[in-house]
Amino acid sequence: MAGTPRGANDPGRRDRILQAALTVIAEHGVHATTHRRIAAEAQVPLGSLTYYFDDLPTILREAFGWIAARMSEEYQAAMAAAPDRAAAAEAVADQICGTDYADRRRLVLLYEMYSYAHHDEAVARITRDALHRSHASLALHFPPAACRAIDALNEGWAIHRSFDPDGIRRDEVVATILAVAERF
Amino acid sequence: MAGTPRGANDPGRRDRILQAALTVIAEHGVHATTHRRIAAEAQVPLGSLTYYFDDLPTILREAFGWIAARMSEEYQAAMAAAPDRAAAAEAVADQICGTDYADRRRLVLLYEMYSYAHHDEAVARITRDALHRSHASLALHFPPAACRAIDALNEGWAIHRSFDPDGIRRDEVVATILAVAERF
Amino acid sequence: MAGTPRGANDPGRRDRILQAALTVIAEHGVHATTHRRIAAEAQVPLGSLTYYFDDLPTILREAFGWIAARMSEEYQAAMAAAPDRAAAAEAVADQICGTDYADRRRLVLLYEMYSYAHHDEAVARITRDALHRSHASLALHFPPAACRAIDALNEGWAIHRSFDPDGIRRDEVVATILAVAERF
Amino acid sequence: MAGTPRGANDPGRRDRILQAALTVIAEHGVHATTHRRIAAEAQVPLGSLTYYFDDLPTILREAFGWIAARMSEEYQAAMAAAPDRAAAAEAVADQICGTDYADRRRLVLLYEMYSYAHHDEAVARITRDALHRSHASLALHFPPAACRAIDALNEGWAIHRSFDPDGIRRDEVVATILAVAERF
DNA sequence: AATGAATGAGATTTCATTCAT
DNA sequence: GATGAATGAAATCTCATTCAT
Repeated sequence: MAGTPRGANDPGRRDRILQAALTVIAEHGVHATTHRRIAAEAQVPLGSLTYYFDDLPTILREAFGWIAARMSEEYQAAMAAAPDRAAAAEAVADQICGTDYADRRRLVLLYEMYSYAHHDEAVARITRDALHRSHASLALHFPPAACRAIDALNEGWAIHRSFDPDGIRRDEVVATILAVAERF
Repeated sequence: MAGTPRGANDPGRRDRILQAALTVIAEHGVHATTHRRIAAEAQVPLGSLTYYFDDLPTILREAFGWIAARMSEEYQAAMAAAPDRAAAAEAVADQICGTDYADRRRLVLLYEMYSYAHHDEAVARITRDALHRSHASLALHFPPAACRAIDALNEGWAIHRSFDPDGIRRDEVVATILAVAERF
Repeated sequence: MAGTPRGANDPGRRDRILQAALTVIAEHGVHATTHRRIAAEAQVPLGSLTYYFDDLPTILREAFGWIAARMSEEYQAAMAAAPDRAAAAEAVADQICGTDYADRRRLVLLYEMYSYAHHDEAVARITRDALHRSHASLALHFPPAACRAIDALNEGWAIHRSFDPDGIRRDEVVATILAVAERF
Repeated sequence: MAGTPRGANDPGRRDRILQAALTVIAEHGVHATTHRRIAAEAQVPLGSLTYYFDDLPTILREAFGWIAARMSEEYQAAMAAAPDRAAAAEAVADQICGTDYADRRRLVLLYEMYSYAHHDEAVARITRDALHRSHASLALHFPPAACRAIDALNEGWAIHRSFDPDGIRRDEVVATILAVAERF
């Protein structure tokens, strides 16, 4: 009937649950993301999930919100750090052509977010916000119409790379970005 | 005495189930797609789903296979019908800038397929195949490097449009495609 | 993942679940009536409860509806069988003064129904209907105002008897009923 | 360093919890009465409920004990204040025919208590005690056998009124009480 | 060939209760 | 004395799947 509290407060627990949720989403997909799996991944008791979050959609919303904010910050930092347009084009290409585990995970999470957003208005808002932020970061270096095209290339190449990892050549990416930038 | 067949012969039923599955996926997402909802949408008895299909992943695979084939065919037809590069660019722009209900539904299904593909190898194959076909269709009019960029623009603009329906101008789309085509 | 059906259909199962629900309600009260207890009492798997009934309130509604109908029928039969007013008064007294297990069970269920009815409109309707039927049965032998008083005595003595089984004398009951009948 | 008391001294809190419990019981029924709802209604922290009361049944027992005592006192006061039998009959009728919100609430609580009492011996004792007290109050004006009948009428009419608010006429109530009183 | 009945597993959620502070 | 954090148990309900017919 009763629970045995672990005693001390565990201040990082809420965040750990969110990180675990992202891991489960990345590994199994939103469609297979359950309380149980998240709890196992976070190594917390099942009951603590609903103690911290009302329900599963709430967990998903907070998890997607967290990762979207992180990604926007990183993108913004990369753009702000680029001294000129050529460097910015290189930074965009870095983003697109990354191939390590973290990049793969980020990409899968992004597509989970896009598809889930079509069925959850709160996540749709988060997604829109992230797209606007990435647009604003690009605008530090490129004219508006070019930003729209580069954004699209960004997303689109990501998809292609996730299904065909070797189908994209870095020099082509940079060349295309610069071609678009010059056109507008 | 003898087992009386419970229902009439219904040759289109298998297809109706697949169509219903796509409708449920588009409206609720893969994460909320269940036998029961599909059966209700298709107006067939629950038991008939497992009679025609081994299990739910099989239904998803066949449904995504069906829609991917349709989309590849349409894209191929549109490219084949374009007399020259300019007309092909216009056809691509049509695809990107469509705004009616069918376009919206197709877009949502596409993103459901992309995200599900990351967790199901059979759907990953279907997706890769579709990407290759669309690439081949573009190749009727554009050089290889341009095809890769236009493909990316295609996917990327679709995402942006699905979250910001008015954020894309058709003339920009055409101009970008032609700029890329000339660059390579 | 899968269930092992018992094979043959079990046509009485729905009713058995309802009977089991009444037994659990009588023994533990509505506040302690759970799917699990009903399933155990009915000796059916847990899943079959939600196969036959949408949710727990639905089970309670059907169970109370069943017992209320039975009680109305019995009362009506007893009244219809009484040749005259004196016999009717005796029949009412029988009802009030019964002391066996079945009477006790019926009484407890009645009070569970009354209290639950205040929180569930469907059960309130069932209760009102039962009260009207018992009124109509009495009206075969007594004038309207007397019926209202006898109805009240009926309910009221039942409560007292359920808390103080020996506090009521049968001759007093009959005498009171007849006194009321003569008064109006 | 030292344990800081988390809240102010709040001497009325124990009572407020009991009042809140009665409100929750009246509004939702015993079957839906939980620590959480009571705490919310009383606007006290969840933990304080188990600080003041061992468990939920204890809260219910004290709450029912409180309301039963109040109701007995009021009834006793009304009977003691009546100068003669006719006035006493009027006072009983007042009790039965009251229609305001407080009367409704009291009635619902009474039926919750009756039904819960069948499953909790402590509440059964409280109920029996209340019934004896009301009997003793009536005995100030009526002979024993009449008291038993009037008690029954009291309870029975209350039920009928709670399901059919306009089904009872005050003059009939008084007339019946007096008829019964004269009979014995 | 086709399906309604049935079920076990598990998903979500609620909840009484405990304990460190 | 008082409480927020925490948890295990269990309650409700959903669901994919199976099988007799």
